[in-house]
Amino acid sequence: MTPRRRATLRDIAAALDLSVNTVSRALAGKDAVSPETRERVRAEADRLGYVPNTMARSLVQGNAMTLGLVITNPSNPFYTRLISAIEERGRVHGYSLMLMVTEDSVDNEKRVVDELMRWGVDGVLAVPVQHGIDHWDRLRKSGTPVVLVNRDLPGLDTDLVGVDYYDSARRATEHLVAEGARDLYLVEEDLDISPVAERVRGFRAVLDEHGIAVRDDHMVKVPTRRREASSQPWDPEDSYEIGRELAGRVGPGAAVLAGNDYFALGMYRALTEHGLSIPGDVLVAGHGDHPFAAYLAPPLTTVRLPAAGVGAAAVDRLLERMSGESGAGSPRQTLLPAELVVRASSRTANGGA
Amino acid sequence: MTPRRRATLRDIAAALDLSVNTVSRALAGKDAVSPETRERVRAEADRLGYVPNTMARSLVQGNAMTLGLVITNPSNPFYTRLISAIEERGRVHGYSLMLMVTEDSVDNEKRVVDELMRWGVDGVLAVPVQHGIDHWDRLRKSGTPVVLVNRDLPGLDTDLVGVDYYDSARRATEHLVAEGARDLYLVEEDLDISPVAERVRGFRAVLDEHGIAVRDDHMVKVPTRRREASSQPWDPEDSYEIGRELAGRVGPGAAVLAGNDYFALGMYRALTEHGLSIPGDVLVAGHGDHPFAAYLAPPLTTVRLPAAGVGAAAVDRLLERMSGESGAGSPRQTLLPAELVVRASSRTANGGA
DNA sequence: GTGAAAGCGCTAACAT
DNA sequence: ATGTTAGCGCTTTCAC
Repeated sequence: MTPRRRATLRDIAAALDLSVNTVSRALAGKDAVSPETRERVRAEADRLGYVPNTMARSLVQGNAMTLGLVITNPSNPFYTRLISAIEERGRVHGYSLMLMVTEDSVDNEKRVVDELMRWGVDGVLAVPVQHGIDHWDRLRKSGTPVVLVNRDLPGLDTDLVGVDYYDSARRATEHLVAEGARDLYLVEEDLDISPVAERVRGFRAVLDEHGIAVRDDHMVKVPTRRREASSQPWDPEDSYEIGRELAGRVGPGAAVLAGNDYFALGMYRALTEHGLSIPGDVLVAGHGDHPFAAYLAPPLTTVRLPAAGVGAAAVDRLLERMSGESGAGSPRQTLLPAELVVRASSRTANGGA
Repeated sequence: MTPRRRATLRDIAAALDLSVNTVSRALAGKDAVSPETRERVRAEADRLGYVPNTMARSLVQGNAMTLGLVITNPSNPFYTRLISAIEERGRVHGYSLMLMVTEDSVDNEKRVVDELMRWGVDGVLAVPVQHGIDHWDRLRKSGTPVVLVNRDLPGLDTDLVGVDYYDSARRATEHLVAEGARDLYLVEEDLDISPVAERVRGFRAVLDEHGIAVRDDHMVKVPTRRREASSQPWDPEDSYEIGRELAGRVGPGAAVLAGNDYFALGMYRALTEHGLSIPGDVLVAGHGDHPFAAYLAPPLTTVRLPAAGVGAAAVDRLLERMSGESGAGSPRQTLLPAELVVRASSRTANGGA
């Protein structure tokens, strides 16, 4: 509670009748200090409860030792794991994390990018909102490396570390087809972002290869209506409503692949309420392997996303860029593979391998 | 990509043949500047892409305009919503958020508190790891206000904003008893933290009042074994194992109250696998109202936690302390009420109100 | 081995 | 209305 002023190098110097400079070097562990002096300085620093002032140091050294993380929605379990991984990896390298949340609003994003610039963070990791390039461009032009995470931002010429959603959708779709599905639906959030686009591409590709028709109504878009800010990543309710409508028209060999497990969850209820059984009448698979997926009845087949891997790789890439080693290199895209976890919701008796 | 040096006040001043000071005042919108000068300065600042250096400003003004948030595990959906709420509320007041993750390790906590001190953040919000007071004490003695969030830390003389878990457990337990439960189990994580303790207290109180015996085996502790860091808040698997054992010994009028919905989820499987029906044979209720709760079969009765409210209230309390208005006041505890959401998992035909 | 001086970019006094 | 000086706390020359 004692609101006493923070001790500074000068306080220590004064107490010991040394120069500020010597104290600084002693504490920094530099060589040009006699062992005795160093000890005295250390002792006095302890006594005074000295804590170095990072901002002062950063100001003179010109680096903030801070990374900015711009994220759309920390309620999304995937991002949640990303945050942890990034925080951890950053800390290992001595970097603090400044967290900025955009709620998928470009206005917010502009604001937070600006703030990051003012702080002079050394690098930025970002899950970008879909539209709006200028502020990112400014940030990069100011000399701050930026690594995009999970979502691409066409038009911004920079690195990306994400998940190979094209492949994940392919694998899930292949699996469903192998289990006998012939009437397949892809349920995705109605957002124009790269993960969705990639999954759509993968889904279609597999069906094309198998000569299975893809009608427009096979591509189900769940309208995004963000409610109470960030309280939930996706609402099963939204896909539930879509699902009720869908339940009425699915044919034999029906299967639903959802872009996230919450949508799959909404489907569960819609389908079962309509008297359809999973996987008896409809196969269901999701994305994300959210904690509840394995514990649903039936357990949900889903794609496990390499969140920790993406986080770590993104930090590593950023640090590379910051160190300038590969600073000159052209932007690289790194897509980590996801893993299909097959559970009861997509297994038929007659099915697959 | 141009790694050109960031423009400073001095650059603007030089270009316009003004003093740095005038430029500073012009940009700050202070009165003592002629309108023309202000315009010229603004234009030049724009042209140069000037961005103020927050660290330099903070250094001279002595405030960082930054809040520290120390959290145990960002995967916990409750904390997730807390982060959003805190970030948002902080931003409204012009504060950036520095996020620190402890993974419930005291060692990590000491490290991050130290780092927060070095940054000289203006205030700290913290979900504390249970043991270890000294580093918090140092932080507060250094003049940084600290507000505990969700978990209390006995021995640390500071504010707390949290959830009234005593009351939430009481309400849930009352409800179960009203529905006819007579053999009640409380399933909690085996951690010595205040939320658990409070729920235990509430649970016992109600049973005592109803003259229902509470044997030791009614208090079920789920061993905490953190796996892959932060990938999950709690693992249904853990309570599943406990549940299998429990399923064998529940009597008539059995009910399970879980400290979180993930544990309830594990119970669902354990009980149904054992041939018990929910709510026919066993009533189940959870805590958290996690997104999946309403979509389970049967939908899970649970306690909805006021995460956004806690976050906002915590920031407000912190700002109060920072402004020193009530700085002198003694620590206050604010516990927000939670809301019981009754769903099918706890409703019997013969039951309740 | 130690100290004096300068400066990071900015704002706050105090001139003028 | 504008400029000068000083200083936030620290590190980096460069003397001694």
